[in-house]
Amino acid sequence: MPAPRPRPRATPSRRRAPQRRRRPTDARPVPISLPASTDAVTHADALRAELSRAARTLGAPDDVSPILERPRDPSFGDWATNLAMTLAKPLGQKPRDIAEALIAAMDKASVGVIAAEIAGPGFLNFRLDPGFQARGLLTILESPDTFGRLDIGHGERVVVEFVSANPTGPLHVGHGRQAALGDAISTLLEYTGWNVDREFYYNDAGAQIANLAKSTQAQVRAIGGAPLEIPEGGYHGDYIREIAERYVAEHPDDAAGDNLAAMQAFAVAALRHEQDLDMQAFGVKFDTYYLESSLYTDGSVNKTVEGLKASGHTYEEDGALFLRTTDFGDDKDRVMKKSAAKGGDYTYFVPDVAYHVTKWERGYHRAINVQGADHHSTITRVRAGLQALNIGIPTGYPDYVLHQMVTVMKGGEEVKISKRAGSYVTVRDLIDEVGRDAVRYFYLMRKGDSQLVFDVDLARSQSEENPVYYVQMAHARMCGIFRVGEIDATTVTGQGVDLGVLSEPAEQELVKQLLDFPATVKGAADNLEPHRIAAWLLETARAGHTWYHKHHVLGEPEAITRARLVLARATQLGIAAGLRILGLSAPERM
RNA sequence: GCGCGUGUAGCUCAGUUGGAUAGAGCGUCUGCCUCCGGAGCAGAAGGUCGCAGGUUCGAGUCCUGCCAUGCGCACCA
Repeated sequence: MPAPRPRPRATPSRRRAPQRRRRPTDARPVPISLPASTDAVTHADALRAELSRAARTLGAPDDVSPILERPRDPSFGDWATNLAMTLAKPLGQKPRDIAEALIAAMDKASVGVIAAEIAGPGFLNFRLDPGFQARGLLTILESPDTFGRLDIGHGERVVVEFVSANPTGPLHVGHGRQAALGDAISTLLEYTGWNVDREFYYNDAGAQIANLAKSTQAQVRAIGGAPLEIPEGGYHGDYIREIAERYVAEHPDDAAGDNLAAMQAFAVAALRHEQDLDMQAFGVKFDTYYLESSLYTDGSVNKTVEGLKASGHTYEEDGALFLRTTDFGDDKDRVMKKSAAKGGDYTYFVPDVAYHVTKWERGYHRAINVQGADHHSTITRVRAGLQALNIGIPTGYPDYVLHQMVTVMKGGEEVKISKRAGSYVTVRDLIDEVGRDAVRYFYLMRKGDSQLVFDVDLARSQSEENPVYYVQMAHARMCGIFRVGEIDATTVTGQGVDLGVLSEPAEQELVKQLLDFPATVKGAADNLEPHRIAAWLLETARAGHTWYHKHHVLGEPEAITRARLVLARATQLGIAAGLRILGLSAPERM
C-alpha cells in the first residue's frame, strides 16, 4: 500500500505564513452613510403583485398576500407559492383547479415568467427568464448604498441599550456578545429606516459601587502598609490594586485612604475609561452614556417613587416599601425601598424604572434592551413599574433581546467568570488574540438565544480557517478581478449589456442569492436577529467562490465579460453591504 | 417547585414564520493548482430533528405531557 500523499493544506508553500498576513481586522470599520431609503421593487415583489391581482380576479379577498419562496430543489424553478392551497378554503375549490385558473389569469410576460407549472398538492412553480432576473442586479450597481434598505421605521426614533456594565471591572466576553449584538441590531434598524441611538447605561450608584470604593480603599491602605482586608462582597481583581496605586500617586494628601468618596469617583472614572477603550477596540460607538447617579441628582428617582405611591400600587410591610408587581403579572411583589434596618436604600429596580421613564420622555417610543438572560427577571419588574405609573407607556415597553450565556474554554477547561474572584477573559483579550472581525463574526453567527461556547485556544489556533475569512476572501476575490483587469469597478454599469448571457447554473444561483438580500435584511430586522445576515453572507460567499472557480470573467468574449463584470461587481457590493451591517471590514485584498 | 431558554450529522450550529428529497462549517475520507489568488473548488460518508401523543392535505417548525440541560427565582445588581 503506497504511503498517503501529504495533504496540500499541510504544505507550507501553498500558503503564506500567517505572520506575514495583515489581519483584515486592522482595517478601520467603514461608517455607514444613511442616504434616503428607497423601496426598490424586486422582481419577487412584482411577481407577488401580479399573483395578487390574478387571485383577486378569481374572487380572492383584497388583502391576499401570496408567500413566495425559493424551492429547495432548483428543478422546481425559481419561485414557488402555495397560494392555490391557501385559497382552497375561501374559494371552495380544489387547489389544483385554482392553480390552473391563476396561471391563466396572470400576465406572465410582464413579470418575466417563462414557465409556470402545478406540482404536488397545488404548488405553483415559476421559472423566470434568466436575463429578466439578472437585471435585478442593476439596482445594486446603481445605488449600492441603498441596496437592501427599507423604510419600515419611517425615521422614528428608537434607543438600543446594550453592554450597560457596572463600572466595577473590565468588560468580559459576555459583554462582548452584547456589544456585537447591540451594534448589529442598531445598524439593522438604521438600514430599515429607523433613527437609532446607541445607549450605554452606567450603574454608577448603589451597593456594587460602594463595594468598589471599599475594595479600592483596602488596597490603598495595604499600599500604606496595613494588612490587606478586602471587604465582604468586594472585588479581588488585580486591576483594583492598579487603580489604588494610581490613586495614591495622584492623591498624596490621602495616603491613609480616608476619603472614600474621592476613591469611589477615582475608581469609577478609571474603569469607565477602560471600558470605553474596550468598546473602541471593538469598533462600537455609543451616542449616549446615561448615568444612574444622575437619576438621583436630577430628582427622577424621587419623582418615580412619588408617582408609584400615588398610583395606589404600593404598600408598606415590615418597614419596607413594596410595589404590588403581582398586579402586572409578577409572581411576587417587589421591595422598592429597604427597611431602615437594612439601610433604607432603594432597590435597583426603582432607578431602572425611572431610567425607562426618561427613555419614553426623551421621545423614544420604541426601546430595545440587549441583555444577558441572567437578567431576565428584571423584565417583568421594569414593565410592571412603568404600567403602575399609568403615564401612557404601552405594555410591551421596552423590548428585550436576551442572549444566553457565553462560557469560555481555555486550556481545555471552562474559565469561571467572576469579577469578584478576579478570574475572567476580557473582550480585549479576545480581540487581541483572534482579531476584531473574527470575534464579531463568531458572536453574530449564532442566534442570541442559544448558548455560546467560546474556546479561546480553538479560536486562536483555527483563526486561519475562520469562516469570516471565507466571506472576506470572496469579497477580495471580486475586487481582484477588477484589479487584474485594470478596471475601475465604480464605472461598471449595465449600459448596453445583455445579462441574458448569465445562463450558467452557478451564475443563476449567485444572482438569486444576491437578490435575496433585501428579504434577508427585512427578516433580520423584523426579528432583531443579525445572525441571518451572517448566514446569508456565508451562502453568498459560497455561491461566489463556486462561480469564480467555474467561470472566468476576464478574457472571455466581450459580451460575456461585460455581463460577468456586472455580476462580479454586484457580488462585491452585496457582500460588502452584509459585512458592514455586522460591523466587519470588507478588505479589497487579503 | 416556579419562570425564561435550549435539545437537529462525530463537534459547533442554521433551517426563509406550516411546505416538496432536513442544510452549512469544522472534523473524517477521495479527487483538483500552466488558470481573474488553492484562505479555494468538486465529490463521499455521516440523521428515529430528545421521547410520546395531538392539530391538518402537510409538522424540525404550532398544542399538550414527559425526559435532559442552561440561566433566574434577595430588603444583590
